[in-house]
Amino acid sequence: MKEAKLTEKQIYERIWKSIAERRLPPGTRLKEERLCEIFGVSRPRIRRALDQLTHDGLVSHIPNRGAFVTTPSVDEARDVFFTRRVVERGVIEALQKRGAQDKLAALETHIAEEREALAEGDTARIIRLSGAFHMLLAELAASPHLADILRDLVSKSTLVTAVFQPKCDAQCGPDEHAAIVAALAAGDFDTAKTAMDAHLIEAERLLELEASGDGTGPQDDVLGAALSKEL
Amino acid sequence: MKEAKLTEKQIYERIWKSIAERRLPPGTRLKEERLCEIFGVSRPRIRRALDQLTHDGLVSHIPNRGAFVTTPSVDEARDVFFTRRVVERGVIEALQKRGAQDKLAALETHIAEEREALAEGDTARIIRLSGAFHMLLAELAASPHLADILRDLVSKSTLVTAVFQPKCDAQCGPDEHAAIVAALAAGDFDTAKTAMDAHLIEAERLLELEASGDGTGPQDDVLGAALSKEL
DNA sequence: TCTACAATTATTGTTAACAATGTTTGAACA
DNA sequence: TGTTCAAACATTGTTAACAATAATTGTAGA
Repeated sequence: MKEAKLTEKQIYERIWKSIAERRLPPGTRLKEERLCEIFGVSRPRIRRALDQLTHDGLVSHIPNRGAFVTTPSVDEARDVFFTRRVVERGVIEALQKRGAQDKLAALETHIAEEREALAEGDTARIIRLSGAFHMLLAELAASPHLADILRDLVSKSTLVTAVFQPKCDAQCGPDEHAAIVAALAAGDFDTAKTAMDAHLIEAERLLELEASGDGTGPQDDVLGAALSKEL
Repeated sequence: MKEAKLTEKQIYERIWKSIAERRLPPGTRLKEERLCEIFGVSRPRIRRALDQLTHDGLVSHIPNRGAFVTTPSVDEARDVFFTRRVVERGVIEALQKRGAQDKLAALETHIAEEREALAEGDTARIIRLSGAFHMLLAELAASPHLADILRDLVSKSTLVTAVFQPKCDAQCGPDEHAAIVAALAAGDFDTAKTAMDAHLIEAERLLELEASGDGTGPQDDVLGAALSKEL
């Protein structure tokens, strides 16, 4: 059962994934000691992982208080989606440059999975797959920097939707993703860009950005539940 | 003389600046102990700063070997400039959205400084100001995410030019910057985008990306010199 | 009964000592 | 004389103990 010593990168990845897939909602306190128990490592290791997440903006660190999953503000929400439009347009351009015809099958498969999750009403899986679609696109684009950037933005989007879209868990619809892929398959990259832009604008529109921003902050022991069985 | 305890963020900033302004060239070894002496803090603090820089891609960390200023590859160089084109186009769109007329004076002043540095042949200052122009633009755009992203990209660009443009320190010419600002002043954002794109393509063209990538790696005590008097 | 102050407790931040790993230098052998 | 192996050194990686700060709770006074 000994897990051969988790490296800080693995810890970082696992916490990141838990946040990105919304098992660790905004406001959740990330107590160092508790994380030590969960991962079976000592505090400095945890500390380094949390530092990285703080640097990414996913975690907010208050001196002498501790680390919390960031609760995005309205301005931040708007900026995240604006930046995503800029970046994801670039992703499509990168796909155009390198020719994307070869890897379309993977995208089709992914969308099929999304439809399946939607049909089953598996919320957690829907959230995961919605983000993964955009990441998959970025990886196919073969631009490491764009992929890195988008990775951050997608995870922040998850926090944003968690705060500003509390009820409707609809997220990205598979149909809108399909429209983008269809345009790519047709080699019509301008249409693909337009579809992507529309998709992101729609996602932003679904948010309740006029709202007060209630700042919900659960503090229960979601930590163990979220991080223990994160696939 | 006591410097009131440098926080890890300050250390990060100072090392970052030294790399971005090319006082710490690619391949430079960043020995923890030496950095401790320079900043007068203990190792864990240095460690955290180096971790952040590693996460940014500015520093490469080899296990049990230490940290080095990253030496970018040809592929990385191309990707950096491609990504910059995507992002900086976004910056101009953001300027368009919020109306950029109010802060043009700052840009004009900046360009004047660039011309001055160029006339004096002050290479270090030219490098600093070239990067700062693009950052200034991003800050005026009022998109924290774009600014953050561009910050990383600009510093990586510095590394790229250090490796692939060894002789000609020309960097960005003030005239090309002026062209962008002129378009912004005229409210012609499409032209501004075109000018920015051309500017970045020109910068990439000046690189010798066909070359072998010699991987120069000075190991002398540039550390003290670079970090002690970094303004 | 409510408020303010103080003491305790819990948590983070820091430092120092220790262990493990990789590198370099020297010597011995081919 | 060149090459290989071994030992010593230097540097990073880890752990554990300690100090400082902030929050909370309880008590006393109004």
